[in-house]
Amino acid sequence: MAVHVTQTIHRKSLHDEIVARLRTMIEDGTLQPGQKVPEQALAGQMGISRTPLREALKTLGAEGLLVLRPNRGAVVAVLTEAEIGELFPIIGALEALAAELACATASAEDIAALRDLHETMRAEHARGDEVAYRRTNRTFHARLVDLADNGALRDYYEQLHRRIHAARFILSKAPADWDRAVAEHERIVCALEARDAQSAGQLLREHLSVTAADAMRRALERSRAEE
Amino acid sequence: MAVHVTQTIHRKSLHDEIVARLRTMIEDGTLQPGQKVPEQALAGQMGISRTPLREALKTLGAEGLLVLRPNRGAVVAVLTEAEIGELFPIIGALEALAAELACATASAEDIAALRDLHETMRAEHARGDEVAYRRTNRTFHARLVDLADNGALRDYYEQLHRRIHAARFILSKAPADWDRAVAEHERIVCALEARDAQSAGQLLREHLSVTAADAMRRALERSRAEE
DNA sequence: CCTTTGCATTTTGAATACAATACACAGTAT
DNA sequence: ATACTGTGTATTGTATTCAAAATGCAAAGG
Repeated sequence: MAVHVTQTIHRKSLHDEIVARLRTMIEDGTLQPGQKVPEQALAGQMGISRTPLREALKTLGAEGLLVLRPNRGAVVAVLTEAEIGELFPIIGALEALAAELACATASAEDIAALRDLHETMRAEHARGDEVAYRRTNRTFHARLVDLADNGALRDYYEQLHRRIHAARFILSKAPADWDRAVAEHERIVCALEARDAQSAGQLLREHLSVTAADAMRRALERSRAEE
Repeated sequence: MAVHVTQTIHRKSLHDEIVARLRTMIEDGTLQPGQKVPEQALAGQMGISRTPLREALKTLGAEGLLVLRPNRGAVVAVLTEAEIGELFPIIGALEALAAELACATASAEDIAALRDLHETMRAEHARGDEVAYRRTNRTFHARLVDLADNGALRDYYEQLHRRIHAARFILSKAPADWDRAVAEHERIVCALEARDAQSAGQLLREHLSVTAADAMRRALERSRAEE
């Protein structure tokens, strides 16, 4: 008699566990850009030996979150302004592609859900709740990428997002920039509703390009202010 | 008196060495898609211990060239038709972006050099030398990406190219497809010469999309023929 | 006082040793 | 015969050990 088990036991491998934990530490700022990643200390804190930790460091290095300097240890990647300027167009191209694909693959309900998120953001914008807006905005863009139904695209998008986020380049918006972003979202959602892939892609490219320019300008102002 | 050394000694780290070597083995087919990567045997052949080899495997895993199955060893990634269908649009979007950027950054000489490559390909096409054409074609596209002057873009492009190449999805072209590819290259070069970023991007997207469709069709025919 | 050099210490890199898991195959029962 | 189970073997995963390189610091020299 065959016995059916409802749930398979899945022990997450230690490697994946360590990788996830290090990613989190970088994402939440426990490990700051430029900071050294001491192998012995970290392995000790995690209760593991250096071997699996080092393997995880290689993975994070390949993802661009760490810089592995031979014989000199790993460091949380520091992105120069130039490198940020390289990454933004790439993530823009990927999101544009996602929008184009989504026009073909997304269901009406999916797009409606995206509009809901947009309306939520509009409300958050209206009441000036930037923290909530940023969270919803991230969900909005992540959802859009999901709608493309392309796993590889999703992987690369998330990887890039983590790199940019780790560099602390997700900044508060100036009021005018914020207004414009909301207006652009409106047009993006409209293009998706119209299944206009060409426009959706173009709008996303422009939206990301503008967002990048705003972020770079704000970063510049911030660094000026520090002097 | 300060002594100036013309060239810094750089011993490539063992890790990088192993990674490069494994990449080559996958690229040239020494390691075939689906094949298992036995740690002990490989480490022995390379004259190293399993530790640095395993670290290299993690890197290749993060790049998508290997699939690391916990407790069950690494396998050279096998791309299903669906996964190939996911990767082609991504590489297309990246090349399109490269073309757009190149319109702004490339010098006239750079573009002229690209046209030379195109003319070379045209000659190779005329005399039916497919091997030479494929090699020049790869150079052409790689050069185009270089012209964008965006290091991160090049890294991601090369990574994707390696994944597709490793899956043995660079196929011989049908005559009609080949004719069309040459014609598309002509238009791409013209758009670059005219510094028409919008057109160049669009042409690249279409070119890659068509190339992908051709490749998928040829692969289907090939698998049919095997039965 | 600043730079350079030598040495002790720390940290990283690689090999080895050990443990845990998966695999192959033979034996057994149905 | 087939499917299950148990056992030995091979392979992967992790810890430990040893070697090599980098770092910090103090002493020597300009």
